[in-house]
Amino acid sequence: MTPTSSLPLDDPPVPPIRRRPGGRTSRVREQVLDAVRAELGERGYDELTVEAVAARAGVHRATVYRRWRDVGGLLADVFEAASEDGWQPPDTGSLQGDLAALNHESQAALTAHPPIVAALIAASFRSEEAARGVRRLWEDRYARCEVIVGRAVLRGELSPGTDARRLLIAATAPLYHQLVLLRTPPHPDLPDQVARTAVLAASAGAFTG
Amino acid sequence: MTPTSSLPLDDPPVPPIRRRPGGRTSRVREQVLDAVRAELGERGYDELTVEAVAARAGVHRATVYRRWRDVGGLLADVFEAASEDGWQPPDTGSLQGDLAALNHESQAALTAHPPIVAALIAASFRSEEAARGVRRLWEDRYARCEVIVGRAVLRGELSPGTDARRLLIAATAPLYHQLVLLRTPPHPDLPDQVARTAVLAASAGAFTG
DNA sequence: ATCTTAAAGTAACACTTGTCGCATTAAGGA
DNA sequence: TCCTTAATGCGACAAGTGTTACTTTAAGAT
Repeated sequence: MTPTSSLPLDDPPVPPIRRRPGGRTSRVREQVLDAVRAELGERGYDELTVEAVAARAGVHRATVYRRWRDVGGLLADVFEAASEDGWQPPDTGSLQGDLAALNHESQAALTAHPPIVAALIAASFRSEEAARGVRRLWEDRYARCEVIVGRAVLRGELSPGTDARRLLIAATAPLYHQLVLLRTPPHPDLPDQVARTAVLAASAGAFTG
Repeated sequence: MTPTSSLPLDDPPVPPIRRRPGGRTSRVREQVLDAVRAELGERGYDELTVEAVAARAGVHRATVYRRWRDVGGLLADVFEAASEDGWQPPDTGSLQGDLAALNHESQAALTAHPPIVAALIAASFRSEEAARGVRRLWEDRYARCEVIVGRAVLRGELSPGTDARRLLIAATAPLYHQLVLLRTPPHPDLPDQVARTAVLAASAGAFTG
């Protein structure tokens, strides 16, 4: 019944429970997600607790545990709420432009305040809910961005048969590696640099065959 | 007095405490680090706790908290103990060979059992001790590997003026990104593929100027 | 308007994490 | 051998995380 729940596997079919997504349920979610953003913004990921979120949202912590399970589930839901906006990959007219714009967006998301994406990634190492949320994030983003490679092929910038996923990973991985794993400070030139490197590798045949 | 302790900042100078690194202190460390490896191997990172390590090591948990502070401190110390072995970067005779060998080592480390490196990275998102350990890991490894780029320049495979650090990051980031952040299963071809992409980018001038 | 019941609140409970003052053990210098 | 004291053990305590059975509120169908 929580937003992140899924049907249990191998259960015998039972009459479906009638859910009540009306007024109070929806209002509680809004209050809780607002509280998560506020707590994250003011106190950071390390001090984000179910107790603090519940208190600020004005709901009981048992309610939060019941619907979201843990801090990771909260972050996954905040991220999901922020993503329900029909995002489309950049379309600048060139492969390098598209990849650079994508990387600028990723760097902005990773360094945003409150740090929702950064917190979700951090939480994914300790919460199954957050790990599931991050998995959906990557799968969705990489799938949607394959159109960047498709357009480049149509423009003749890439040969048909280019492995889109491998190119996209090469074009984004150094950014994530530096900002998330190495924890180096963001640099305005980093997104362009990483995009340019991937384009040079692609032109040299790195992602074909 | 714990292995990972550092001098507090801005303290007035005081007579140095005389430490006693003899028999019991050293034996306790050995027992505790063995317990960490055993617990990690048998129960995984998610169930690694100070309580479980202390019990298995036969020491009091107050001792573990006093010396290592948290699970992250334990993992950092285990990693440090494993690294005191004079590791040198691969030297295969070619840039691509060196980078591929390096990536094979990294993939082996990330998928090893017990998963010390994977656990340390995961812990780095919740423990300052682990974050410090991971920072040292990256700094040390990237610094030591710059010799790979130096040798390639001497062989004429790369132009002088190549940014070694940027090349090394491009040559390793996609591996870490996929294994750690995307959590895709390791593939035997991945290390070579990522190395080859970086070499093609380098030959195309991605890391000069 | 009434009835059924999903969703939330309550508060007590259980468990885990982490700390601390004092006691004991043993490292190391004289 | 003796003395000082760093390191460890003890066990009590505090705080936080997470759960649960029962009660209350309100969503939604009739």
